Amino acid sequence: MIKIEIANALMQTLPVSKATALQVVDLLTDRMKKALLDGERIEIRGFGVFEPRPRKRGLGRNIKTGQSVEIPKGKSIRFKAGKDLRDIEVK
Amino acid sequence: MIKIEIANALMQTLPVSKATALQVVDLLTDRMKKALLDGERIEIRGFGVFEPRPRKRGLGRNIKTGQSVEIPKGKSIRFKAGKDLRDIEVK
DNA sequence: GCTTCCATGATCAAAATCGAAATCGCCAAT
DNA sequence: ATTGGCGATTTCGATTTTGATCATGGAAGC
Repeated sequence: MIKIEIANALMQTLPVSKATALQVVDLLTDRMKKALLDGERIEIRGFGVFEPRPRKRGLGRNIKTGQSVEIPKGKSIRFKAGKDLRDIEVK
Repeated sequence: MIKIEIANALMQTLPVSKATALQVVDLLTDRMKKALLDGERIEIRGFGVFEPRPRKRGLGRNIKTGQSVEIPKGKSIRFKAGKDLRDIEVK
């Protein structure tokens, strides 16, 4: 599923143009990105939680040289699936 | 950031009622949930990728008894942050 | 705005994943 | 059709993940 498909889903339910639907998707992802970059946590019950968290590991590896590489301090975004997405049965 | 705040962001940019804005958010999360539950991968460039993946581990723990608990086979949803969200500087 | 309801956080241990690097093919987005 | 983001690849060890249970605070309704 890609952006256009999400926009299509929106069009099928609400009376909006494709252009508007795409604007909506872009707007929401943009706002969420900004919030996460700002260190804010995003919680949408039933869907999941996005959470910026400090990166604790500090060692990586250079695939070419095989050398250990220092992983600079930073943060990573973690997504925790909500209840509805957690218990997925194997088909 | 919670659902209402996302809806507000939508209202601030597009001429929609709060009710409609909330509908939009619910609709999108619902569609995305369905896609993921259906085993579909969701890729939004610049934001991130949601991917259902088989759960490989089969052991959990009962917090009360401390006993190991068999975890039935299943899937879990993994979110991989896109480029814009990946390298977050430490403030 | 306030209240109710229910999803989420914490906890345990151990196995699995992540993280970085550089590069190319593939595909999402425009 | 063009652009450039994303997956995969390798290695190794520290971090994370994973479910059950209860209390709590966030989400939703009035």
